[in-house]
Amino acid sequence: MEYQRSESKRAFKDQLYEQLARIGKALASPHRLELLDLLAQSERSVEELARETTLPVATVSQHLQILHAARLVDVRRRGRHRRYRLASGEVARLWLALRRTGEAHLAELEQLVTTWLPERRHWPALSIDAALELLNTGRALLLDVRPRDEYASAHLPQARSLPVAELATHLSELPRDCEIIAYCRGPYCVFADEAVALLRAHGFRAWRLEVGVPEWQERGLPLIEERSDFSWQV
Amino acid sequence: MEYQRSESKRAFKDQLYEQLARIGKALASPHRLELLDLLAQSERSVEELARETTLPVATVSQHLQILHAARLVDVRRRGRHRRYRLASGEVARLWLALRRTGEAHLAELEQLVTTWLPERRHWPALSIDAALELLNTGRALLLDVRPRDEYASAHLPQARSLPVAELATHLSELPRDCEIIAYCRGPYCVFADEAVALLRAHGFRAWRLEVGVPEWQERGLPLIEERSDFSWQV
DNA sequence: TTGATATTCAATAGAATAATTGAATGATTG
DNA sequence: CAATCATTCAATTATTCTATTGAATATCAA
Repeated sequence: MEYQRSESKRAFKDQLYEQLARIGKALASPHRLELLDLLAQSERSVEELARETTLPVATVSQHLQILHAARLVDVRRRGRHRRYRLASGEVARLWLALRRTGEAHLAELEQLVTTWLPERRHWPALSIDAALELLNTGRALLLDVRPRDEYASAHLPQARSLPVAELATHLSELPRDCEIIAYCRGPYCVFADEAVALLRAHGFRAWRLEVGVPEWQERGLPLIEERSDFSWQV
Repeated sequence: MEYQRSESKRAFKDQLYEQLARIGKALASPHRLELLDLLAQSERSVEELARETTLPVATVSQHLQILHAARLVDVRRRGRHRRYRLASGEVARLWLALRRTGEAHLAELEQLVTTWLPERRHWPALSIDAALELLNTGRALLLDVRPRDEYASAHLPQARSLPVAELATHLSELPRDCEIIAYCRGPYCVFADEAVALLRAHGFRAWRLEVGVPEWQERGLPLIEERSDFSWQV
């Protein structure tokens, strides 16, 4: 009877970990992680995801279905597109936890950054707290240098949208009497690096914020979010 | 040149996500998740893990090496055993984030609990806050009903060790004039359920704490931890 | 040294996963 | 209703992952 009981405990555990492994398996492909990373910025159509990842549309579709089967993403129709998004903030937290675990333990990650983004040595990135200090005392302007639709989906409270691609043509509108803080998708996105490089080349006092929208939200700080009720209409 | 630049960006991203996928792949097996779950309680030898998971030792060893290659676990020799443990609290947070994502989105998980642990309907589990309230006002006794070595590795500040297997023979030592709160490995562990059932059958006022040590620690609350400097000696 | 013990290694077969291609579906627009 | 477009499906192949077995290695104790 004690034996029977532990037999059935085993069956319970087997089923429990098998269910949780559905999520683990969904995280087991670099392409799917890239998709999650993009979706953490804003919802997107299959086509948009294919363009950004340089993968065939059919491949992206299949990966999205795997993510959907693990309930990590949601789909909705809009027009003739299907728009995928993270199932919840819980999924964003999972992705951030995975990334942080990598940062903590995979030396190769650090190596990648020093190899590919060597200019980061020059100027330190601002932490959330440092940025808030500057912003709350009016000593800095905050720029969201991501594409406009990501800004529309969700952005930091005091941010102005100025995609890095348009930055060069709008330099004259920027102030020279305060700091300029640029943020993008997060620590592995280069938009803010490029923005800071360009701004500094033109004599501005520019800094990169080390985080993006998902990390900001995870900290419990407020965001300006698109009314998704509206965005799903049409 | 713009083309070249985006080509090299792609190479960077490919390498980035490939590195992070090392961690995702490590999470892609139910057995490895069970190993992480056990290691979140306390370090263990290969043999102990094999016994608890009812897997062949060689299989456990191989899974541990996969976890080690992804830097999720550490090994050290002690005597003629090798003791594995989580690489850091970051890994515990990752595991908890994965589990929570499952709880949020996998209906099958909830179904499993109602099927296998139907007695949970009878009495609600205590939240951390509810338990702290009772404990700080001296109205409850806290029991750690896990095996003794897990208690030794780390336990909640006010807890007394009384493994569920020994509970029946120590009933006379327990107070009848206050609440008794039992905790175990966490929400999917049955030790506390069994303890509460036994205690209630004998007229005690017993409750299950809904969390275990990893969740307690994640909340930033203090633990009593074994001096690992000592434990590695010998 | 020898023997016992804990763990890892190596080889294998079977299962699951991934990418690719082209065709099919299904909704929207004209 | 036909044409268009976004997405999915189906079938294939190549690859990777998993579990199992028995042998090998390394450490400790006698």
